Amino acid sequence: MKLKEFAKHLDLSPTTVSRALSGYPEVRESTRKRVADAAIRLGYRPNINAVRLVTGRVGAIGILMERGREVNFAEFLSGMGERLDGEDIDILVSPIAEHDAKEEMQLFSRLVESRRVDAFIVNAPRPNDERIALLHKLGMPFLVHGRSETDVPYAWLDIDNEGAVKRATAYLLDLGHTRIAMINGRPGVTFSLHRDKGYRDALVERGLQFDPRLVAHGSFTDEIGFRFARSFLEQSPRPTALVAGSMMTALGVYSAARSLGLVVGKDISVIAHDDVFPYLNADNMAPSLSTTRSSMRAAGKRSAELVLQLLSGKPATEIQELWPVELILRESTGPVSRGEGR
Amino acid sequence: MKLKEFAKHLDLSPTTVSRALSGYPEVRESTRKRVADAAIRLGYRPNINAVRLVTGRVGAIGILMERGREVNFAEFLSGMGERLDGEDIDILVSPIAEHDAKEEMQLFSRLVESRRVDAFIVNAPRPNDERIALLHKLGMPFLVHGRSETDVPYAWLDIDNEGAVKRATAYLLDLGHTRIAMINGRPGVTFSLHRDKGYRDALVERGLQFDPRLVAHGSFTDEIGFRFARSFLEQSPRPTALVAGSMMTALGVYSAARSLGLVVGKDISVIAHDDVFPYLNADNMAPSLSTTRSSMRAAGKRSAELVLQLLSGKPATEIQELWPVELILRESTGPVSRGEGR
DNA sequence: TGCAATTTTGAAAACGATTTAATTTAAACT
DNA sequence: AGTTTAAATTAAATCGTTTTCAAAATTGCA
Repeated sequence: MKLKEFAKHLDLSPTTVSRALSGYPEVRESTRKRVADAAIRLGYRPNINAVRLVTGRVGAIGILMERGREVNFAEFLSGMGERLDGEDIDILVSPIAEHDAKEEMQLFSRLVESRRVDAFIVNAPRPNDERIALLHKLGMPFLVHGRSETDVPYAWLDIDNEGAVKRATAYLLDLGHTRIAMINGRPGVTFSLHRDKGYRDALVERGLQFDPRLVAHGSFTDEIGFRFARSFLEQSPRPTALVAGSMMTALGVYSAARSLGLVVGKDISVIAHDDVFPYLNADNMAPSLSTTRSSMRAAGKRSAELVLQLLSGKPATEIQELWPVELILRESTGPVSRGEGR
Repeated sequence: MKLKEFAKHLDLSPTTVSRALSGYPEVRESTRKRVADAAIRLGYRPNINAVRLVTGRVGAIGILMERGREVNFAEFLSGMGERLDGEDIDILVSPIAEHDAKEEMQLFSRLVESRRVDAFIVNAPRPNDERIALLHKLGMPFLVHGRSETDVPYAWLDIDNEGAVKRATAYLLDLGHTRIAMINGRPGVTFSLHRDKGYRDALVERGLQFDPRLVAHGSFTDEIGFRFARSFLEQSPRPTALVAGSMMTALGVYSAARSLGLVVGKDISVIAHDDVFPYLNADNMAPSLSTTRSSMRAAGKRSAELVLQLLSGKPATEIQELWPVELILRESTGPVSRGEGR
């Protein structure tokens, strides 16, 4: 059923009907009601493509899903959905395979230039992220989940990765640990750099020297956690504490410790970052896992909100949020055991 | 830059330009080349909304992301992306909160009727799924990931859940286990029913009786795994083997066993279903986990392909694929230990 | 009641492409 | 060369809305 036809049914002009449905003020309340009722009764819905053509809006927010970051991504997306529920805005996901950087940028460029979305969310940015430069150049509104280091002004939402890791490390130091290893995220992305900094700063503040042999980088998988944890734990002197980048990493760390006959919480203290997945709970691990915690889902929800603000005209420079991170202590952390450590 | 303007630059009519760009055969090769070159040089791209209005195609496949199924979902999505990379088709994700069934159906209905997508993928169907009936009624092409039980003909791709669980259970029986528990997926969805059937059939074939106290249903989280495993393992006589619905469930099961001082692979054999996540590997668990395995990502990739076939006119009834599931034995399964079992 | 001011409604022009049907140009035959 | 056939191009209609600007209906007030 088309607008014209529908309008004829009501003995009104398409103009009035259109206005009635989009809630313009210059249509009498009684007719608006009449139109609205008829719309449900006759099942009339404006053709979305026609609307989009004439309004110039697409009604969608774009987001890239990079291979290897799917776990966190799903939670984030879910949060976005929470906010967008009811708004007439879709989420357009572009899964992106592992290409080389140039190819990836081309793909991204095509995506943005095709104007299939009204705004973009960039995640896992790098310090000087080309994507940000491009979006800025093309005038496409965008929000960065995380931070970059760039001259262009941009809207962002990030968690305090630096502070979180600094606090976790400092806590371990307080417990008497001096050889503390860290399995961080992928090298090169800003949040990994921030975590590196937090870790180093904590050490330096206590007058300890940074030992590069105690830090590793990789994606958030149990595999990475297992491999690096093993290699750390086979060092001598053995580190007595370990900071892990994610829950998955921590699973690998637990396995590694177990495979070496070490008891987590006694022989080796572990703190991991927890993005609060509904399907994996730090409390249920054995032993329960001490974590720095910040909800990915909440970040997704808020990001959607911020994008909406951006779309309704709020300047990007006024959108900058840094979220604090909780430190939650459970059984996986304890004082350095006698004979270990220094 | 608009088509008209762009055409003027080339001293051609909009018609010819449009045809040249969309690769119609009735335009001379030399002019097509000229147009194509100019398009990149001048950065012309057809307005996506105009194209959509006139062609009636949206260029998107819709998929629902239900709260609580995010893990599997992300992998599936990623697989879809693999296939859709290069096609001019987007994935439109509608995260859906936990509403009551009626509200959820309304939402779904709105989504489908707004015609924002060319086709739909329905996941985690129920035996008589309203969504399938609706899509059929509205004439919207769709693919079901999983199966339903309904009169309407539909295209589907599913893995052999029944066979997988039957085989896993039979294997445990072969090892001498007689009290085998199962933590299945959410109640009511078809795949859980299929798994239930596989489990029962395996028991019945060996002349064993089905004991409802050994079967539980719930979503795929470590929490559910932990809770049900504990309650099973506290029964007396204690089950000596357990079939788990997912890797996350298995994590909970491992924790539960450990918390009771039981050794997985000796005191309790465990087989779980593995959807092949890049971030969680059955080999890295301690002990390594025996699994029934089928790649979610591969299913997503194939699903995208099947949807494309559907869109290009292949009848839904000709699209029906049942994928076999591998059984991979690792350390978490072993013969029933002396004194246990019967 | 009559006139101005204010609401409501409508006609027609966008929006920017694709596609049908018609026209021009080029190639292929006698 | 003259006609027929095929290839390449174009003018104009179309997709289904929103929105501008103008007209009609209603209200308020003297």
